[in-house]
Amino acid sequence: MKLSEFELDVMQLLWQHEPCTAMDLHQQLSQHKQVAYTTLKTIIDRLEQKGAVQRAGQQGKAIIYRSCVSQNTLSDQATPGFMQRFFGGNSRSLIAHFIQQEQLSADDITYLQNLLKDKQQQK
Amino acid sequence: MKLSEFELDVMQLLWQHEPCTAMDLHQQLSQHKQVAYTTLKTIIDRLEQKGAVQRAGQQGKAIIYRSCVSQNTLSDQATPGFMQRFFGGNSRSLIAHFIQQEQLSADDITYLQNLLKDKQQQK
DNA sequence: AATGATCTACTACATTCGTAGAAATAAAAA
DNA sequence: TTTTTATTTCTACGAATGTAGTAGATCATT
Repeated sequence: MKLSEFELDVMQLLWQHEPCTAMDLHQQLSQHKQVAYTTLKTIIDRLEQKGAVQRAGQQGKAIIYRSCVSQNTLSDQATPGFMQRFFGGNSRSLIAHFIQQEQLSADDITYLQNLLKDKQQQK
Repeated sequence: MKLSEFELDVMQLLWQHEPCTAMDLHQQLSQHKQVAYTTLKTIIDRLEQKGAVQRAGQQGKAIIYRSCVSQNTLSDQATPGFMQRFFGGNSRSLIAHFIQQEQLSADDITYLQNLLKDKQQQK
């Protein structure tokens, strides 16, 4: 399933707030981006077309939506292309990039170290 | 600078082979994807318009191109959006995802462990 | 039941993207 | 120097994207 950037932004909000109405999502979205309600609604309609969200009831005249795909499913699909296009397919340099560029708490670091240890063990 | 997927694929090849001609790139590209030469050339023209590549001489009638932006610059720009859209802005879960999903050599693992150790030290 | 408010459904439009043919041009060959 | 051939330039077009207005439906209120 291929979603556009804007569509993904809306999925992000939906994952965080579902089940919810288009109004709810517009409310949330408005905190970051100034966009008409009908614009947001068009995106939801397209997401429904694509089978990424579905109706889960009504609330007055408003439709309640929820997602049909998990964040995980979508990131699994997007990951290889991203890695190829921005890191020449080299996972090590990608991971290195993120470790160096992003802020990580002491906790995060320990967690990731353990993951690496596990990975090492599996060999 | 915002490049499309196909444009990025071409940049990827250019980074690996520059300086080179459109023909060279088409040759390379053809190993993975069946596409007309003029299509590839259109992409290069657009990349030139966007200032991502520039002319660096001729070879007969053919133009020699080279990149004006590094892979690093582009990945720095793309990274925050990707992390936000697919991992809800959580760098830890992104890194975890890649550690778990991708193949890493023993060497890679050691390397990344050292990076984490450095990161820990910096605190 | 009529009116007003709210939400959905439909339509529209400029821009970007992937795709490539046709025309023009310049180099190489005859 | 004319012809052939390799390249570039220009033009085109359907699909997807971001954006939003308008019309229609539905619920609440008088």
